[in-house]
Amino acid sequence: MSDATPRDFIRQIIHDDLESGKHDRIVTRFPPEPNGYLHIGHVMSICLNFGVAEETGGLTFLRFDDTNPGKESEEYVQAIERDVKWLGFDWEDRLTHASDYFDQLYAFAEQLIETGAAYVDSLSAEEIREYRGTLTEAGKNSPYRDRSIDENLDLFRRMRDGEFADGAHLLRAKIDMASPNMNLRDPALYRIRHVSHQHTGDKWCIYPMYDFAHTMSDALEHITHSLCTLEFEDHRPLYDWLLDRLQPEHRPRQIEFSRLNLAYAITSKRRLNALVEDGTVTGWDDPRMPTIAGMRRRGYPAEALREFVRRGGVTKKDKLIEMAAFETCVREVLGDVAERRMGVIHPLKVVLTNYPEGQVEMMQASNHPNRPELGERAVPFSGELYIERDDFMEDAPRKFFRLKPGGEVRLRNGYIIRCDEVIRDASGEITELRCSYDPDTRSGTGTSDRKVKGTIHWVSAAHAVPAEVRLYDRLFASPDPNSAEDFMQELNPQSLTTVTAMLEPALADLAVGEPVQFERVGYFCVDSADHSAAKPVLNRIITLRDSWAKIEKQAMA
RNA sequence: UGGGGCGUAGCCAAGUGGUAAGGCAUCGGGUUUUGAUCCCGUGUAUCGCAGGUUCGAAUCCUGCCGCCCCAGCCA
Repeated sequence: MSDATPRDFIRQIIHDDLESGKHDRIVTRFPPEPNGYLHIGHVMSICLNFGVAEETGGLTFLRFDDTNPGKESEEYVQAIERDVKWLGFDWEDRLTHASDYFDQLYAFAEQLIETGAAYVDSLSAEEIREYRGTLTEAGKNSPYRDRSIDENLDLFRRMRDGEFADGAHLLRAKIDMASPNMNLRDPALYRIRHVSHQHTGDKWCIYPMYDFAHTMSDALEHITHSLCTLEFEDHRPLYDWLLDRLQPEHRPRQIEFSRLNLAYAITSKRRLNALVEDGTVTGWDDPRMPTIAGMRRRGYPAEALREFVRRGGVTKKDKLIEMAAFETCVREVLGDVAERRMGVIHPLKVVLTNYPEGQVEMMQASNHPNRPELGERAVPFSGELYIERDDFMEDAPRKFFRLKPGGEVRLRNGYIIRCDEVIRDASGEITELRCSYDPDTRSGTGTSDRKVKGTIHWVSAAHAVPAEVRLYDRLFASPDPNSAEDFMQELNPQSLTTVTAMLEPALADLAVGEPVQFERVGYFCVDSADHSAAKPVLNRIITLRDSWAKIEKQAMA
């Protein structure tokens, strides 16, 4: 499906660096912090980092940026590995952690101290904030800024050895407290944190900060291009400052691109976590979540996610991409791979009054109209069927091509039927339609060449497999919940509707990960968490495009 | 009000001085036993605004406006 990958500004830089001989081979990295699940925004970073390496015969590391113990966990690292793999990328033996480099990082820190480029500060957190100044006022130097190298080294070693409590001291880079760039006002390099780490246990009680750990990990892994999002643009001067002071053998280059935001979705780990915590959704993998885990469970194909970010491109402009762009990718992939079946989501009983009592016919149905190689299947047909409630209308407008009193429709892969009588219950609700069929109109074999405007799907009542089907709608009611004051107020109360559907028998043994199309309705898959043969549970991945809905809408207006 | 970015049609996005690709959406139409798919066609884009340079500018210069990010011992 993807044509040649477009050459964006990053691929252009990489191409030039290869061409000029600056690098023989490019090395990238995808560096998530294991403090939450990956979401649609990360998909772009993953595809970019692994993508440019794949395209140029380079290498990519999956590196866990685990420098903040206490907020990170093994559950998240496993989820991240699973998600990256599912997306279709392979890091081979290049799975690393920033914590793998703690010894080397520590040595780099001492080197900074020895060259007078870093010092141990003993101000409190609040004091440091005060000394930092504001966006428009310069900060001022800490009274500890001019400690001797020996004193700094001694203090830093004692920090490492656990002699001080959390917050007592802080290793800072000595740059410029008056810099207009806040990141250069003597940024923190190492803080004391008496917490055990998921990987290094209690070996350390001081942990490196992001800027320091990230920059030097990149250098240690010989990363050539460190691709990150726009909010780190202000950090690049610090990134380069560290490389200038420490002069590692390999010098990486940081390049920033804009994040991808999807309309009607949220991509903030904090907010996603809030939805999980308060039970708004059933978990990080709730099929309504924009997490990779949620989208996988929902049934969105990995290829659709990759194609979606590919189409979006890589730029520096803030994007808020419409849902429709994503949904088109999903439908394109599914339309091609999903076999066709019949399933009735909102059943309405139809009795064929002139159909031979007790007769059952097996109707041949194509598994995919555009791919005959996928073969056919037999679907049982009988005198009692279910059709979709929406496919019958009592006071139908002229352009309604489906069933109406006295009107005719074709039953897909079956016969043409006419609606003779509408049966209601005491409350006036329609409970059944009495129809007659024309035996001469059987699909494929009928001798009649009668044409009717509409074709609807059906399931034989006696053979139907009842199933719980979860119908999803967007989680948020507004297009930009990310920038809403209170995103919880933007939730769509109709994001999940559960119905009991009637499915054709072939659907009884649908496997996990195998999407199908219910003709005229949408794409569905078995729910990987809740489904069982005894109690089937399916998810609606996405509806089919529905131009009738548009016509109806226009008629209303 | 300091610094760093970004501004091409409703949403994305090519374009790097020679007179505005493409995708999605929209709106028409054709095919169709899925109102799906598929196929055609459909956009006066004052290239944020205003000046300037040039034979010629979305592309260069100047000024202005708008939006995003930065004051964690988070990443």
